[in-house]
Amino acid sequence: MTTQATPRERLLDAAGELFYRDGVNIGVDALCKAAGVSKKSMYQLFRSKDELIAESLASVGPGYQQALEPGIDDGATPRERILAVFVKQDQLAAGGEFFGCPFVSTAFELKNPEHPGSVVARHFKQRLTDFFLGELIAAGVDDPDTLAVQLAMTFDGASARAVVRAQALNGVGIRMAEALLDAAGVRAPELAGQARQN
Amino acid sequence: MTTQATPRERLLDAAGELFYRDGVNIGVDALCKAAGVSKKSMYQLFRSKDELIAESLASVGPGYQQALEPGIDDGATPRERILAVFVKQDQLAAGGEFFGCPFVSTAFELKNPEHPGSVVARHFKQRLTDFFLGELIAAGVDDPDTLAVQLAMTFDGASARAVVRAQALNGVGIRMAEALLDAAGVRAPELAGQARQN
DNA sequence: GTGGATGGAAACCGATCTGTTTCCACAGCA
DNA sequence: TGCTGTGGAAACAGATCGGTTTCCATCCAC
Repeated sequence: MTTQATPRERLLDAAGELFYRDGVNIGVDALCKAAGVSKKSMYQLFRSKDELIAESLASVGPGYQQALEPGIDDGATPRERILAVFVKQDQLAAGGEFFGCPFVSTAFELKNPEHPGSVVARHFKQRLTDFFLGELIAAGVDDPDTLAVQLAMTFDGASARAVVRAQALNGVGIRMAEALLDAAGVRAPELAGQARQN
Repeated sequence: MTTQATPRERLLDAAGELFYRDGVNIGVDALCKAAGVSKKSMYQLFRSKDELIAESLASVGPGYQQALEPGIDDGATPRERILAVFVKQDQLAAGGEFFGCPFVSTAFELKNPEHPGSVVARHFKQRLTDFFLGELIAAGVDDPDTLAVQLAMTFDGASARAVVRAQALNGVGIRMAEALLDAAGVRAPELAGQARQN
């Protein structure tokens, strides 16, 4: 049954998928039809289409994070936990229906940085950077802030590459993240000592 | 006089700017009005809006390349010539009206990788990668293909960062490119020997 | 001049856009 | 049995979409 969830949940789910797959210019009619919700209901649940864009983006955010980032303490090293993000991205880009990071995609489409959807995109992009930062601090690197930003840029660069080329990444993102971590001396624990003396 | 150039040129110019600034979903009416060209003329110069998207993207391509890449032989080292691209990008992102790399932006918006505009985007993105590749081969690095792709991804990652954050890059792209070049041992000539023995 | 090509202005087409409204089916509750 | 609130179906509004067409002004070749 499609009608298990509330209209609001159905709308957010459908919006999260259709805005991502077809772009934010998809019509409200098509959206409501996909959600099995009337436009009347939509417009009394959300003030405008723009608000729905923002709220649906905010609603997919946590799930997207959870899909990318490993759990809080899985016993892995910071390096492994960071690389896990890029492995997951590589898998997503290899499957069909990949249109890049939804936050970057939406920000590109909206153009206006003050659009509520752009604000949400900015927020979640910062959260990924913060995840990298936390791991890098735990790894004790020299300049964790710079490297966290570089890893986030690697993530978005890989996503853009997959979109523009319409191809799988075949590990280019993973290897680039590894190269950055290598250069910063972030190795697996048993290799850390050896790495330091290079 | 706006009417100096031919209708075709005026259309391509206006399309190049408006598709970039407002997105490819801008209407044909607004576009023709900005170009000072009737829709009738537009539709006898271009088969469809989609074709205009592709042709305008192809027409801005060379100028965009020329703005980014240094001239053929300016006497600079490969490292300097590569970094010049990122310096230029940094300047573009610092000025107003920056919406990221037009090819990446259009590819994200179009979604469909078979759209003629997506094909053009792919082509020019490959040309930037090829520019990096040529310089890296000249510099004699070990794995020029991998590094060229990484530099292209850095370029797109920096562009995405500027768009999502709606802020200047403040050199983060430049420094990341430098880090990659450093790690590959691409130094200015007088330092090359010293780099090798590390 | 005159004929033909160029090209802009604008009406027009059917479809779709965001957003509003009306109407009705059907809950749960008194 | 009635009352109220939720929510879907669908008509509606005015604007705009991509695309076509008609009409007319201009300009260049002859």
